[in-house]
Amino acid sequence: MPRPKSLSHSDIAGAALAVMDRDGLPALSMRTVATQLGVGTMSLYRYVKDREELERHVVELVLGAVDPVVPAEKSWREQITRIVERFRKAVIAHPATVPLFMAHRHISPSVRRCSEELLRALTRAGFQGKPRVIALRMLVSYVSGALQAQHLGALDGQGTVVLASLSPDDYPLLAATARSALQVDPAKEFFGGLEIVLDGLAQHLAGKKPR
Amino acid sequence: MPRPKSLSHSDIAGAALAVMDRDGLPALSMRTVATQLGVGTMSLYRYVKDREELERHVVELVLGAVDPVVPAEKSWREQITRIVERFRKAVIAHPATVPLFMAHRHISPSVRRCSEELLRALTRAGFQGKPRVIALRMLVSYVSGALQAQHLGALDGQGTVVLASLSPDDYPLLAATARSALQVDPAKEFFGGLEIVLDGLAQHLAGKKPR
DNA sequence: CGTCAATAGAGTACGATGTACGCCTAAAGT
DNA sequence: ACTTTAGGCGTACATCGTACTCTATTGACG
Repeated sequence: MPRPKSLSHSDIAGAALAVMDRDGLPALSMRTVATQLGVGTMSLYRYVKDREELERHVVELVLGAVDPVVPAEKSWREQITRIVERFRKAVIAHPATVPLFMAHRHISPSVRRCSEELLRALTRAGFQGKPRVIALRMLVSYVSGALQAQHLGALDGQGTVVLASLSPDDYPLLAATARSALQVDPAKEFFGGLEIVLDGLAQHLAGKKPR
Repeated sequence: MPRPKSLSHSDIAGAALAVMDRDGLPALSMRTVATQLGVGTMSLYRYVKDREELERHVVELVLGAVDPVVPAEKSWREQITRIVERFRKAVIAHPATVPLFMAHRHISPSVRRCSEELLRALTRAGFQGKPRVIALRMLVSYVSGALQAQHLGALDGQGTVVLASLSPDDYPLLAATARSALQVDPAKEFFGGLEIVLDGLAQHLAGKKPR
């Protein structure tokens, strides 16, 4: 077997991540990654099938930092909160990768591992069968949506600032709310929303009707 | 004032939507839209600044179908459900536009109108100040995330099928859950998640602690 | 220690995309 | 009928992903 590979998947993913951390997602291209590595553009294709696979490796590199295993003795709420917290931390550490994570999460092993552990917590809480399916999907929908919202908001220089300057005649409540929103810390907002979601789950466990 | 415009923004958005409905998002390009309209590619630039603006027009065309106004005498839960229901219906009607909606929702007037009405319902429910901010953001995060999840799942021929075939050794709960998930209708799943979210909101209104 | 052949590396090239530029021309107002 | 303004669009270019092809390296074997 002649000529061993000189790069690893992590090398490539790392280079791509470096490019994105430095110049953002639009700067990510086969050529920029190759340059970052000091190799020819086409050499990358010895390691990845196409750009999409490269993106998946970046996602895995970022999400690989998440340890989804959580103390078994904690309450299910704490378990879920911990997992989501770590997940958020990993994604937030590389904001430019948010769109990639959104695009590839449904086939990411790391996401699967997290889902598995979330399911463990949900099962421990008492969820089974279809309700458990709905509970999990609801959780990941919220987390994904919230992470993306924060990323999008951060793009155009705090999107809420724009909202706050809306004419109160056209959007009385929205304009007022946006002004309050300016004073809400993103993390507080994220975990505040998570608490509500968890309350909803707890409700479904207690009795059927919310009241 | 010589030579009136022969196209309207709706014409262009309509053509773009036609292309996307027929051939999907990847087929959307300045050239395909121009061809669809029977005009030269560069003519489009008399009407839109760039591709991004064209995409925004598509989003507005799709979301413009949403009537966010809802009967004032209904309960806040019903009001929110109605708004979200209509929103989902409009987006689902043109699945290929989901990524566009995700990318541009933070500056879409239609989304603002919906947000305004959601806020009205939340206010009626009793939310004020920062909790109201968190409630709204949580709602739209869930809705966005869930819509995107459904779209992504539909892409690779029901992503859950893949999940269901995972080795139960590596992901015991996930594999089992995916099998249940195959029998859950997407709409049931979406509104089931919404109910949980609404329960969480109701909980925060009732007393602080969930119990 | 030379020889071989398989494989990594990479240059070139092609089709597609978004769009800047500038010419041509249609049509509204005088 | 003429002028003038703005719409229509052909051309051209930078950039992208990537198919094809050639070169050169290097581990294994005699």
